[in-house]
Amino acid sequence: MSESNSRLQDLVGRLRAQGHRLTPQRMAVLSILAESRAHPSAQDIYQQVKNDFPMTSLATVYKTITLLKEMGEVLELGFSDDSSRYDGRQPIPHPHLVCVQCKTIVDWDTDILSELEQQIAKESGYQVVGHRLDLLGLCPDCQRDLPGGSNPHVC
Amino acid sequence: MSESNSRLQDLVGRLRAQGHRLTPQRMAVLSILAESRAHPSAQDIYQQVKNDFPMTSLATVYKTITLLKEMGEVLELGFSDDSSRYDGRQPIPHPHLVCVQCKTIVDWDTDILSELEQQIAKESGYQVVGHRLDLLGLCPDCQRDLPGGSNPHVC
DNA sequence: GTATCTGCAAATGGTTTGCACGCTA
DNA sequence: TAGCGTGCAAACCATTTGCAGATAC
Repeated sequence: MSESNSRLQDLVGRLRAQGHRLTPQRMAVLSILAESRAHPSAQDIYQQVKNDFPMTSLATVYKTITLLKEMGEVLELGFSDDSSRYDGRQPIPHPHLVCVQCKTIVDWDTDILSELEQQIAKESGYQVVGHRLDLLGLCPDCQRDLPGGSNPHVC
Repeated sequence: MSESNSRLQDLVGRLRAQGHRLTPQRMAVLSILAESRAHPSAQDIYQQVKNDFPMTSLATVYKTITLLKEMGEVLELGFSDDSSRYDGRQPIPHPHLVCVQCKTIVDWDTDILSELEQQIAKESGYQVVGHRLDLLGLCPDCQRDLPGGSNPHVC
């Protein structure tokens, strides 16, 4: 909580430093992005913000997310067949476990990727500036809910 | 060439085995997917197909791609800010080097991912069924074209 | 001969944009 | 009070879908 709170203060400070205004709607979006571990979609954020500020529009949510993306303070996880999900807690590339059933996304911490990134950069001649690693599968809950020997696959 | 050709024969055989018909349009799409290393978009495929069959429609290209995706014979690389790109040569997950400048995509072969996948599956309790790894960066050509000490980043 | 495939055009759905008004700094 | 931010509605655009006619088998 204090960790998330400091992330919120961090975001607020960076916006201020660039001369951006802090409206109630913007603050609400910021705090959700700073605190949520659920990798919410724009719709998710919109629904939550409306609890406190019923007049908020989806367009404003998108505009705030776009601003933070441009500042490099939010990581966008885009999916071609679904809406994008956002990570405002750790805007640095890291692996995600994505449940193909319930669409839950959880972070996975490992440092092996930075090694791999450097190795591939050296061997390939690319100037690597980032990466994206998703592991697709069934989360423990969804494994439990599905019939015993089922054979799930990504569609 | 013979390698690509056998992949084409492979695809043709699998479609036949499932009772699907082989129209000229479908054959044209199949051969592009079987042969191209460029990870073409639907539009790319459409443009190429039109060279041989000017009457072909984009909808048909999409329908053929969708069919092959459902059969697990084509890997879709979706990007939230751009059209999807397709890999019909190696429909098994493998890392891709994506140039953020010219949008070129090249395959990268390594077996470290299957190890990592298994390790994370064990530690997380997820039943991992696949993965996606993109390395984002500047390809050698684009590094050359850009001003010396530039500081590129993903937008 | 007939079920599948095609082309066209319209629908879809997440995201973006234009504009007039409102509110932060 | 000067602009930036907001809400609304329309625009965007890749992809999907419905349907009538064409065609592979």
